[in-house]
Amino acid sequence: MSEVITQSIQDYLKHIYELNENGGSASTNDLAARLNIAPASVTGMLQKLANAKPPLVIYKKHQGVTLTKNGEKAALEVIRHHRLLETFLVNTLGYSWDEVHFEAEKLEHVISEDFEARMAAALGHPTRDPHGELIPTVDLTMPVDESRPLASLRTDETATVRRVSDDDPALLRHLLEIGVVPEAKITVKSYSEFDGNLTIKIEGQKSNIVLGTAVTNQVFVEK
Amino acid sequence: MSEVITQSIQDYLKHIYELNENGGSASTNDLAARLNIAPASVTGMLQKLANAKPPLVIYKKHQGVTLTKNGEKAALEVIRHHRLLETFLVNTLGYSWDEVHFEAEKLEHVISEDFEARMAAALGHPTRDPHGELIPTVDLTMPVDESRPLASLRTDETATVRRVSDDDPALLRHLLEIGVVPEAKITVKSYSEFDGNLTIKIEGQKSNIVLGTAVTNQVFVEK
DNA sequence: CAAAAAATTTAGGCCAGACTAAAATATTTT
DNA sequence: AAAATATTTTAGTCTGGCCTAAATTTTTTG
Ligand SMILES: [Mn+2]
Ligand SMILES: [Mn+2]
Ligand SMILES: [Mn+2]
Ligand SMILES: [Mn+2]
Repeated sequence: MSEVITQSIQDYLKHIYELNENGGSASTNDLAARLNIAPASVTGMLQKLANAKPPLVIYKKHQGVTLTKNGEKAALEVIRHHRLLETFLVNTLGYSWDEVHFEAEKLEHVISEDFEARMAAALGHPTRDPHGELIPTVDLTMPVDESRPLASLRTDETATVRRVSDDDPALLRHLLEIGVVPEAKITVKSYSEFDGNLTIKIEGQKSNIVLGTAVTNQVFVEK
Repeated sequence: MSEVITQSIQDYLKHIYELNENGGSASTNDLAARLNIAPASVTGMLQKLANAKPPLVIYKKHQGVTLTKNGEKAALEVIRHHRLLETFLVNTLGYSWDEVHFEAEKLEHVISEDFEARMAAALGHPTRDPHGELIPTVDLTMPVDESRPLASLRTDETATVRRVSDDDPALLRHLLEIGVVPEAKITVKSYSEFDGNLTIKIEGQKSNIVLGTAVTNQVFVEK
């Protein structure tokens, strides 16, 4: 009956999920770029996923693709693996948060449900990964993230860092160095109309820091 | 130049290594049985591995196959991964020694050299896995195992368990229960000519245990 | 030592998942 | 609203890794 969900398919579903998150449906080209695959190949796979029994995606020619309930469950399974693995690699094997992504990218497809459960237990059932990203629950629902970009704060506002974008290792190293990490408490000292720079104070640090929008749009905070 | 060593190839090389260990060259049929693949498919792969640049196996039609130096290095790399992973799963995630094999079987192909190094360090650079099997060194040489079957001991001989065969989970559970585990000290109390049974005493235990050859041939000891 | 049995190889095919080139459709610009 | 451009799909191809059936070679046995 139900199709085998290969490693390739898992990667497609995961990236469709992430593209769907930032609004609307995932385009063939965006997927191709993320997966590092020719657009023609993506079209072929989307047709296959849409015709699978049960269908994993909803796909109309030239109109992008979204996940079905089944597709979403499969995606969340992989994302849960990925984020638990990142947490495990950092906590247990001393990886730094800019190194874990690539390793988790491969392991996520291979670990058993038993491995997943043992990791979760060993880590005390964490709700966020090292970058602050929410970990889907064991019954595969995605908790709601209330955070918004640091860039949206203005003078005198105070907030806690919840999560940072994890796709640029260099940015991650920089953020760690300056102390912009999950749970850090931030107060905005001033905002520049012209370039969008924010001057911030991090609780427990001596001096202020000035951050451009290239940084403040990648950091997400909650009041 | 040098061929990509896929997961499939890694499995072929690993099993060829193990068959070569128990004397001579690996036969097509034995490999097929171990890999759960049709013999015809094995032939195809062996031809490919023999014609690879550099060659990974030495293969003459109808005469079985052995590893080249290159093939052996690749095999030892996978075996090192496997045995470190088994040790890690037992020590860090609380797996029991009869559960680890299947999980390690998949992970061995996927972890990075960095992961390998971090595991080895975290475990204190172990030399044997939970079943007592020797772990290839970081420079990919296999230490020499001096142990011999428990079945070869006779009355009044004393020895230490070094390793047990890991391919039957039920046997592993039984061995754990009766205390026949690596480092256990054994004295042979008597030997039965007829059925080959050994009556043994394990240091620290009250009562003697009688073991048949089905067991004593799977347990390896050293004086 | 010839016949039967077992082991192995050859031949031909299939499927997943990629690719390129060309065609079709959608979007943007003028 | 037509032309130019960008996006997406179709068509055809390739490779890895497996399969079955049939042919060949090796080994065992009467
Ligand atoms: Mn992946
Ligand atoms: Mn992450
Ligand atoms: Mn394997
Ligand atoms: Mn083992």
